[in-house]
Amino acid sequence: MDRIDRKLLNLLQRDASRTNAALADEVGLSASSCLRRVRRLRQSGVIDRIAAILNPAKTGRTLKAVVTVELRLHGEPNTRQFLDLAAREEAVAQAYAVTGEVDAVLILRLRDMEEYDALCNRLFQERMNVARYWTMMVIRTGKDDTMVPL
Amino acid sequence: MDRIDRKLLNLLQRDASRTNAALADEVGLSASSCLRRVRRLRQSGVIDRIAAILNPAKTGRTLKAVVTVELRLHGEPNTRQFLDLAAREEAVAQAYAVTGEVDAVLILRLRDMEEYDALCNRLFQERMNVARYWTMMVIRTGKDDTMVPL
DNA sequence: ATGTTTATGCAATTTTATTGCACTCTAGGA
DNA sequence: TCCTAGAGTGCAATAAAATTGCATAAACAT
Repeated sequence: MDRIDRKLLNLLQRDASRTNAALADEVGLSASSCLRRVRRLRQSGVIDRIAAILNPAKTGRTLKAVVTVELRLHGEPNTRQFLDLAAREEAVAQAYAVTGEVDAVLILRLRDMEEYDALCNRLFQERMNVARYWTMMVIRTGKDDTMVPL
Repeated sequence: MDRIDRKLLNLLQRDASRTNAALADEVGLSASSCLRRVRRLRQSGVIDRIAAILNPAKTGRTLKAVVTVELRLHGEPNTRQFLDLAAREEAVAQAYAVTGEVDAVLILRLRDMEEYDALCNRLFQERMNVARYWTMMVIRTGKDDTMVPL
């Protein structure tokens, strides 16, 4: 994992659709050498996958929200159960068990308030293991990055 | 934007590295027709970009944290300024201005606690516009998805 | 119905990825 | 210092994939 690998990863995180020849050019390698490095990065798992990143606004999911959740019963099995339930929800983009005042944090990508309402009814209803929850609707996005800095 | 487009987007969000021929096969189109659809989805901006998704654990960024921030001075220009400062930080993956008890939420991808400490000193020091902040370290990840459901 | 726009499949063509091979560079050991 | 093993490299040939033109078919509005 040298300087060239890092350069390749940075370029590919931004745009993985360029041709291998162009990529090779940018890092100053031959096409074959470049290809072998990228293949190695994929096989070693540093590159998890190549994916299309959609524009959420153009797909009708314009609302974003951060929800903190306090559970009624704490501890491993209960937290895991809640996290699994949340993960199954389409609108839940991220679900974390965390330290601090609350037990879990969810990041939601919503179509509209109706979807939010339905989700709350499913995840936070009386008979669920949720004591309280706080919703923070996203007003403005300063950054939303899939890139891991190297 | 019909059923086939949605199918294409779902497939490409999972794996954009497959060949166009394979993709065409999966949705039951000819290669040329499939290619033209994907190109259209890219040009219309529904597909923002094709990117390599890295495994954060394999790149040394193993710590994740959610930080809620209460600003001293509220309102548009102050919030924007803080968000811009946060966005410039490498370790900040997401930065949002939100409704609710706090003003902003940050998602951090950290190398170690030292990096966390340094970041806090830069973003939350006395002379910054931050009244208080609460850090929630991520214990377990139930979901962390780049996909937008269709 | 009918003209018009839009999408489709096929086949030819162009572009790109992939491989074998000989060479180079580097680190470690005698 | 010299030698050698291993990994990495570039070139050129080959295989695979993307892209295009064109004729046809489907969808749409009048």
